Amino acid sequence: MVDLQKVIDAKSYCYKLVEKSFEKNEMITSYIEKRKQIFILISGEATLIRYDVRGNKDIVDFFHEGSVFGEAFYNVYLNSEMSVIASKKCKVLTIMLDDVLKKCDSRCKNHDMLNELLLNLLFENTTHLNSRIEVITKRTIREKLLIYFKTLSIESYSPIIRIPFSLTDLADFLSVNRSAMMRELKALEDDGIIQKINKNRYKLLYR
Amino acid sequence: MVDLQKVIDAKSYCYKLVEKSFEKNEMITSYIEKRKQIFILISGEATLIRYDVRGNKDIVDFFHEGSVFGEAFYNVYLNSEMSVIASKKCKVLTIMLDDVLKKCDSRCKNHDMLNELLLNLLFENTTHLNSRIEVITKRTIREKLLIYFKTLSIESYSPIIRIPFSLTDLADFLSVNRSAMMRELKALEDDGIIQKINKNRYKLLYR
DNA sequence: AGTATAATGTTGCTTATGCAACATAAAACA
DNA sequence: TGTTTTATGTTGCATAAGCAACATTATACT
Repeated sequence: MVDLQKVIDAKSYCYKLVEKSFEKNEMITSYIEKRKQIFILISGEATLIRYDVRGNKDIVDFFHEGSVFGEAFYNVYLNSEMSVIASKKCKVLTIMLDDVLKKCDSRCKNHDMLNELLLNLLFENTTHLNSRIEVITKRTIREKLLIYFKTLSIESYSPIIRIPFSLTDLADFLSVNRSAMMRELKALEDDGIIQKINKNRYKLLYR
Repeated sequence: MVDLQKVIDAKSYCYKLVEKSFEKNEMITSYIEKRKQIFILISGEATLIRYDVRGNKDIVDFFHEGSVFGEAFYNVYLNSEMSVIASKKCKVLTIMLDDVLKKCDSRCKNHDMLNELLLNLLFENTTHLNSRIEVITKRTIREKLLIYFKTLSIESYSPIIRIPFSLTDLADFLSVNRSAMMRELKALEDDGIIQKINKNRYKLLYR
C-alpha cells in the first residue's frame, strides 16, 4: 500500500492536495452538482446525511479512516440535499477530480503514485459499499441488523461490536423505522441472539 | 480515459490479462472466498445473483459495459452464495487482484497504465454503487421505483426508459415483493405518473 | 449544579408490503 | 407447430413495519 504521507509530501505541479481539519458536528462538505471534489478521510469519523423533500433524514453512509467521498462519486439529484458531517474531530485531504483524471504531459511519478493510492482506497471503498448493499437489500429489520452486526464483528475480529453512532442514527442507516428497530433489538435479546453490553455495544451470540 | 485495447495489448510480465467469452445464461463466475479475481465486462450484460439460506433469490447487482466485479470486492460470507450470470452474450477480461496491487521491481509503464484504467473503472463503479444505495435506501416501493426510473432516464438522456431485466427480476433488484411491486406500478400508471409502453419500457411523466 | 436538549425505551393502532394462489400471456424449446 | 416453461397480472388475507405519542434516561450546555 502506498504511504499516504508520501503522497501528501510529494508536491506536484499537476495536482493539489489540501489538508483540512474539522471539529465534531462541523459540516465537511455538501454535495453540489458543479464541483468535483474528492475527499479522503485521514482520521476521525463522519456521516453522509440526506434530507429528502419531506424533511426525512437518512444516513446514507458512514466514513472512517481511509474512506473516500465527495460529490465526484454521486449523481447528484436536485430533489435531495446531501452533506457530510464530522461525527468526531476529522482530518481530511481534498483533491479535485479533474486533477486526478487529466494526463500530465510527461507522465510524472507523483501522479502515478497518487493514482496508486486512490486505486487502493477505491478498492476498499468498493468492498465497503458492497457490504452496505448486502445489508440494506435484506428484507426484514431483523436480517438487516444481524448482517450489519456480523460485518462489524468481522471487521473488529470480535463477537463484541460497537455501533459507530446512536441507535436513532442506526435506524436511519438501515433505513427502517426507529421504534420498529428498537422492538426488533429487544426481540433479538429475548431470543438470546444478541446481548446488550452498554449504550452502543452488543455481544453477538451467533455466528 | 485510458484505452482498454491498449492495456490488453500491452503484454507485461507483472500481470496477466485473460479475455473470455460467455453465452447467454452461462455462469461467468461464482464468488468463493479464496480467489481474488477481478472481472471487467467488455461487452454484454450480466447480473450478480445471491441465494440466501432459505433459497430466496436476490439480484444484488446488474453489470454492463465497463462494470467491474469479482469476489475481490466482496466480504464473502459463508451463508450466502453469489454468482454472476450472463444475461446476454458477454466478453470479459480477468486479472488477479494480487497482480494489480503488488509492486513490480522497476515501476513499469504498463502497470501504471493498468492502474489508471482500473482507477477510472472503479470511479464509475463507485458512482454506480452509490446510485444503487440511493435507490434501495428509499423506504417505499413507490419511491424506489421512481428514483430507479429517474436514474435510468438520466443515464439514457430520455424520459423513455428501458428496464434491463424482467419485472420479476426488477422486484428482486429493488428487494421488494413482486406482486406488491406490480400493484404499485399499476398505481403509478393510474396516477398518471408513468406510462407503460411495452414489456420493459416505460415513459416517465414526471421529472 | 441545574436546565435544556436529545437519545432510548415502550406501546396501541394503522398501513404498506409480503405471501400464496391463481389466471393469462409471452417466450423458449424441440 | 404444439408443448412446456417462464413472466405478467390480479386478488384476499396475514403480518411486519410504520407512525405517533409518551415516559424515562442520558448527554450537552451555561
